[in-house]
Amino acid sequence: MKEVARLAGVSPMTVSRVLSAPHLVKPETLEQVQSVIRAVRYVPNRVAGSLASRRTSLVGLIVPSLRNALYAETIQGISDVLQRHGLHLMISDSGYSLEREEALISAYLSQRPCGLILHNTTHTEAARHLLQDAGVPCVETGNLTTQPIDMAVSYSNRESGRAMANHLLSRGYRRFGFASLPISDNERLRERRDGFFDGLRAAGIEVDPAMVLEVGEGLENGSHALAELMRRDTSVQALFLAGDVLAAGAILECTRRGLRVPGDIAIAGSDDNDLMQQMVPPITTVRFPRYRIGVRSAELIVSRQEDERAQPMTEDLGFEVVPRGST
Amino acid sequence: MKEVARLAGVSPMTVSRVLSAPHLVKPETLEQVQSVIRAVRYVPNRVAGSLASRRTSLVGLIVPSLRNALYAETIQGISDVLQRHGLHLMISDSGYSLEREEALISAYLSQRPCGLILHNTTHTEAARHLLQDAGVPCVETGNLTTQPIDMAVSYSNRESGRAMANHLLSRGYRRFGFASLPISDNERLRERRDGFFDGLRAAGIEVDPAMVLEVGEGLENGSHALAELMRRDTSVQALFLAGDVLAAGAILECTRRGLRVPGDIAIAGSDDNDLMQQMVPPITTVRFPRYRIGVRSAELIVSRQEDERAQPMTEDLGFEVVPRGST
DNA sequence: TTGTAAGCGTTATCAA
DNA sequence: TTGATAACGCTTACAA
Repeated sequence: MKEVARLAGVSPMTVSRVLSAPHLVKPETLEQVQSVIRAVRYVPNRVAGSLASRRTSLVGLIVPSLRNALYAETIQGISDVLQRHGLHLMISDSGYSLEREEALISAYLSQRPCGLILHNTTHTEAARHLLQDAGVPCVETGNLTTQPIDMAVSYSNRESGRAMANHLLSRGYRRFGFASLPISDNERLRERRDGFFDGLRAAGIEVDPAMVLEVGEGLENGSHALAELMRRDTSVQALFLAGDVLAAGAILECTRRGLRVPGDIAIAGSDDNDLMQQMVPPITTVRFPRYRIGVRSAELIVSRQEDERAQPMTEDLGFEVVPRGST
Repeated sequence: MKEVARLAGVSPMTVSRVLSAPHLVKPETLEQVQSVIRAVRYVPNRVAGSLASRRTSLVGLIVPSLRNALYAETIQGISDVLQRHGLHLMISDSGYSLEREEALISAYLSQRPCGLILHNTTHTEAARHLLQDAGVPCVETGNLTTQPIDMAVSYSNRESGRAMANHLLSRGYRRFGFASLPISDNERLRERRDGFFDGLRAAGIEVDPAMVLEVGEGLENGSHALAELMRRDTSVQALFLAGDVLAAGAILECTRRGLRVPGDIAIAGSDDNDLMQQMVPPITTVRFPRYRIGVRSAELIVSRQEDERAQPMTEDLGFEVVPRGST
């Protein structure tokens, strides 16, 4: 910057203004400095800038898994908003571990980000302290929480489970099975499951614990889940496969076995995506506004930049049961 | 840091050493300082650290799209390696636009990253200049290039197209169709297509230009592609749907239409994933080592940190045709 | 509209 | 093994 200033015959401060507040600079000076910048291909050093101004343009995001296509929508939403505001996204995955999340939060805070987005609402004690002390705008997503650390943007997993129970009951099913990814350290799935059971219980139906399964990620585990649950109870009528692409895997397994869906067995999933829509038959699911959640999360952080006194808050973006051919 | 130093009765420099080179500190001093750090919950400021040391822990990654599940594997590979080395990943998407890529490169360079990874090999002139001048380690992936800016880690799209042509020819098909995402600004798909045509031409077969389609992202566009290509030539025998999940969409459309695969029409895809594997029938594809590519890209950047004099290089990680039921 | 001076919170370097 | 000093390359605050 000094060098640019020297070549342009101005002070470094004027160069700084050309870059960050060009409207404060006389047009001729502006032109002059900009031409030097282009000539020497000056690339400003935002590290120094951040230190001096005490703010960075970094937003940190921690998701449970980067592999999972689930998060792609939310990430895209965040990225779209940040990019418009000249902010950058740092991203990592906690591997569904709260300890790793804590370590990542700590590492991110060292970078003095202007905001943090966490895709879960349960954290270690230490992590909560770190966040509270840091005073960095923080958005929790993935589940509604009554006690956000700072802000929360989500939908109610519990209500979504209940809604799916009601949908299946309304179609006349009475014998159920349930499968999901592992539930420990994953309050989102736990709530979805508990909501589902709540809904059934309200109709006087209990789910046999033997008909509740935890499986790994991926289509093939959906297939396994179907196989296993049908083995355990041959008269089961409807399965709710909460999470990821498990339901699609189950449908594919039905196709392979020549089972009619929903004639022989009804299948419902959660997280609507084009896979759910295009399967034969298309799958009944709960649709979560994932892209919107990314957008709103980023917007809340951006608005905190521009207006320090924004309040802690929780935003419920809702969900929607999408009835399709599979139930 | 000053405050920690004061409370621990040492100089700030000693605190700095406790954090970044603890082995240089006398054990008792170490213990003493660490206890103060814990007590006051000191969070070091890496912005200041980066400015002073002239290096950050940030690696930038630019992919064409964050939505596309394709990149998830590579991102996970990069992230896994970086996390082990205490580095952080900044990520954004260029929306398949070279101009936006250039703007992002420029913005990233301002952050003085310790490395940059680009998921393409064609760039604007200005972007190449920026990267060359910056002297930041840079890995290009997604396609083999003879002229890497710095380093390249990939597989040959062209060879993969040729290999798929040979596979389909070996199964006796003679009338072909091809569909992919839009090809302009996407040298990866262009090469895959050109390789495919090369392979066919070597067997004396030309593909009718009317049987070459460009479609949008997503399963449903695979369905559209199938519908359209079969409409244009009812006697077509085999389709190569290069990219993304198009092939799966085509298979689902066949199921809906009651077409036998490969009896009525053979379908091949590229980019192996569990969707390809689990479809009925499972889809013949080309498998690219996406996770490995992420891992190697990150490793090259890490090794540049530790050993400045690493050389420019291109690494070919190969690919594999996976024959399955759909052809 | 532009410039001066004083940091921002660390680390490199060298000395003790 | 520890400390003093001088950067690192910008921006803030204020003055001109």
